[in-house]
Amino acid sequence: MEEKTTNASSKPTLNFIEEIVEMDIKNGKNAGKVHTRFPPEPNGYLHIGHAKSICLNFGLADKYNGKCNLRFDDTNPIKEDVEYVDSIREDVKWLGFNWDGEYYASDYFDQLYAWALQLIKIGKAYVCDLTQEEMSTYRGSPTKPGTDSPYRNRSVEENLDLFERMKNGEFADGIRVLRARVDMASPNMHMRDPILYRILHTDHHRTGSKWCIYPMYDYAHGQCDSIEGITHSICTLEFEVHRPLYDWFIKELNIHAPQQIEFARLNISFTLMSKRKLLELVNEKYVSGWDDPRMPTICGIRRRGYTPEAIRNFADLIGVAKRDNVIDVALLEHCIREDLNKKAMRVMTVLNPLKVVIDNYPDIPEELDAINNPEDESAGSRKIPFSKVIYIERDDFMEVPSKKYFRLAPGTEVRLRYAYFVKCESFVKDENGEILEVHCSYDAASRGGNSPDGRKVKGTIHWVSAEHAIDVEVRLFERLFNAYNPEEYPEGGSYKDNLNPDSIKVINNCKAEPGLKDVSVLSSFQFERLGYFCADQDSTKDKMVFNRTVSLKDSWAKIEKKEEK
RNA sequence: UGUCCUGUGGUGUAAUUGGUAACACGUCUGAUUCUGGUUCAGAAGAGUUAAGGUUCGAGACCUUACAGGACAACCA
Repeated sequence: MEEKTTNASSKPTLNFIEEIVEMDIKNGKNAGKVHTRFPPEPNGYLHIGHAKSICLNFGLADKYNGKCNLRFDDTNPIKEDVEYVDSIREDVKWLGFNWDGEYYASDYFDQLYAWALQLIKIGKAYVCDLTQEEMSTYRGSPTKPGTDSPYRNRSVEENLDLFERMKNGEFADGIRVLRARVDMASPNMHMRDPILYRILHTDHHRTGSKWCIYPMYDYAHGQCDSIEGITHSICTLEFEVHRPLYDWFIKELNIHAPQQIEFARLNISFTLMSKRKLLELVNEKYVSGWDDPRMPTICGIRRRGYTPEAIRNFADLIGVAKRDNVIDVALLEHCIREDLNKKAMRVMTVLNPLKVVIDNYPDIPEELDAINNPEDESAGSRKIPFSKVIYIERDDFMEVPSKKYFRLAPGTEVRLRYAYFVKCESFVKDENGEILEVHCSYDAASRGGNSPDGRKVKGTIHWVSAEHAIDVEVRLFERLFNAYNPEEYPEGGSYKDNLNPDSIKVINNCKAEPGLKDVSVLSSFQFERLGYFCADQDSTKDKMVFNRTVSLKDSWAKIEKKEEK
């Protein structure tokens, strides 16, 4: 009784998997141990959807003092590659997880083979010579039962002989397979004598040319789990129908029985989450690579400036359940904003420069103090140069301001962040009506950004000293998500056709304060209205390059809407 | 005309295991602010797919519908 009360008040609610795990612990199942695994196939890079699974598996092990393995499900050498193995390792590590054991399904090929022999011997597996087409006909359909293969009743000796010869490379690809002998009339298609082994004369990235027969997922996965002593084998919903088969092998082989638990995979609005499609984008050069910042891959997202903390927090917030879901991309963006707001160094940068001359400023350049991060005192401050000629954002000046505009306009006073109050006295236009420069007067007493007479200004704008500024190039990235917006592209065309040609916009001649190289994540007055920036770690250019991340919050649209009212 | 899974505000996840729906994101107000950010305060928004049933009482249990998803690769 007592226990119950404390539990209820102190524990946050459990998701359904945690409930199962806690029940198992309570019942002493598996001696109260928890052992999970993250089992990617090394046939592509990990994406944000995998992050959910990673956080889940490692999180569970963490929470219940258990272990979590990293296992590469490498049973199909045709699709797999060490490049992927390396990237997966790196991404899991970057997310902040350490695996207890690193294994490969291919580590167990000998054992799996031995078990196959065992199944043959007890009459639960047979070699089948049906062609692919024939087999598909014999299998029936979800609504029609299948028919037994003519090879289903071969003798144990013949099966043993044939299987060994398969292994020895006597047959070409596709000639024969080893099948389980289950039930061709089962309403579950996966139970209709599934294939255990197929012949593939292909070298494997780990076992080389040792094998020319390879186990199928269904035959390998559960047994690998069993060998590693996995207690809870967590996978996505589409494997739900495989579970009876998973259990069948374990039972026939009479080995340690892990419990398969399925959960709904992650979907994010406007986001492409299919490995196959992402692979196509990479192969067909729609993007620069798996780590293109528009990609929803872990490495792509990382280049955008996402932090592991933000992603882990996201995984935490979305929860775990069995119903299909589409998470609002705004939640992901909320997570990164929340994290970066605490950590990001703030730096002033001007995207679209407009020259401002402060006519009454004595032409003696000076340095002013600027706070690195208002949210974090320990981030300290820096000196930034100020001078008579500066650049401000073009958008921060309006010749004819609308009512709710409180930045610079003729006759109005604003604060230059960390510097002075300035008042617009006049401006110069060229023959096309384009504003060339703005002339201001400054209030020397407002040095640092406050006036001793206590008067307030409504607007604070950012700036950069013209003679000290460095040139930067800014790339604006649309989210890949926008390439996949069914509302924007309702009919026809594939996700590839829907890729926005403007999804990377390069802006040259941006001006930034000097000494930026020390900061990894940038934002400024202007930038924050749009989103965060991060220095592109992979840039080889001399010029500093900034990636603008997702448009985190489209404040402009809001402001404009308000001004319309 | 099959088997399995799932239906709770716009989105996602909860609801002490049967006691009359909570939290987060988003949206909208307002206040604060040297970032139109942040922060803070508040509001709107579901009566739980439907219809029956059990019960003093159902989002939870039962029945039947309906809707959505998964399954017929020598992929995972």
